[in-house]
Amino acid sequence: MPAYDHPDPATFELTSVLRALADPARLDIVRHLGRVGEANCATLVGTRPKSSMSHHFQVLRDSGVLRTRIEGVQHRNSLRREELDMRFPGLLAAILNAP
Amino acid sequence: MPAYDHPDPATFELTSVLRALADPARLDIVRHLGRVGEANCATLVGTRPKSSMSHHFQVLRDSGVLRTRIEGVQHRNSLRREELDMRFPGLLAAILNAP
DNA sequence: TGCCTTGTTCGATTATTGTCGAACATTATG
DNA sequence: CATAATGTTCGACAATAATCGAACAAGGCA
Repeated sequence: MPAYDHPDPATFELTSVLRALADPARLDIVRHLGRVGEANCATLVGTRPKSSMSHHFQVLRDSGVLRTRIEGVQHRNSLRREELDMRFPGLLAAILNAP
Repeated sequence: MPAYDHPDPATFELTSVLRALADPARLDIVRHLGRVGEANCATLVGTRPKSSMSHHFQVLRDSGVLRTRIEGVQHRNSLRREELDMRFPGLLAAILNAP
């Protein structure tokens, strides 16, 4: 599989990022990644079907929140911390620290 | 026009706040209020109809982002800065500073 | 090769949200 | 009281987004 397309930080859109974060399932993903650093999809799939999760990962990826690195058969996801913070300083920290 | 109900900061929900902010029209409202402090609805209505704006104000109010004070026939809106910052430190600042 | 694992894509359905006109309520003000 | 100004509410419709099973693709391994 070809690698994913990840948007350039200069093109991150605030509304897209906020929409991506404004969903419970995706917020769970983001917070989990905030704790563990990197995780493949299977690790993050809870009770929801894979196809739903795949969709959520795509939304997060397309908005710039996370990056997906392919290693063998696994897709490893991690937050794009530096890039997000460059474009929207303090935003991700506020999300990760929120109750 | 009984006064509006404004949620208690302890009950603010992150996903609700993010959903409220994740809309272009509402983001415009929030940023405008960030600059001018307080404004009534008419001041903030651009090209959109009043009924649409009224809806957006309600979403922002219900999530805790802004408060509406009634003065005569006008409804004056302002950000709930301190309360938001108490519950989600840095979040509003990140939004207002974002490009 | 055959099979298992990991995850995507497709398509259909459902659910949630946004949009906006029309009618209404309230507060001035002439 | 009649009228204007400011917003809300209602209802219908449109647009957007989430859900999820089934079929598919690719890599790793026996």
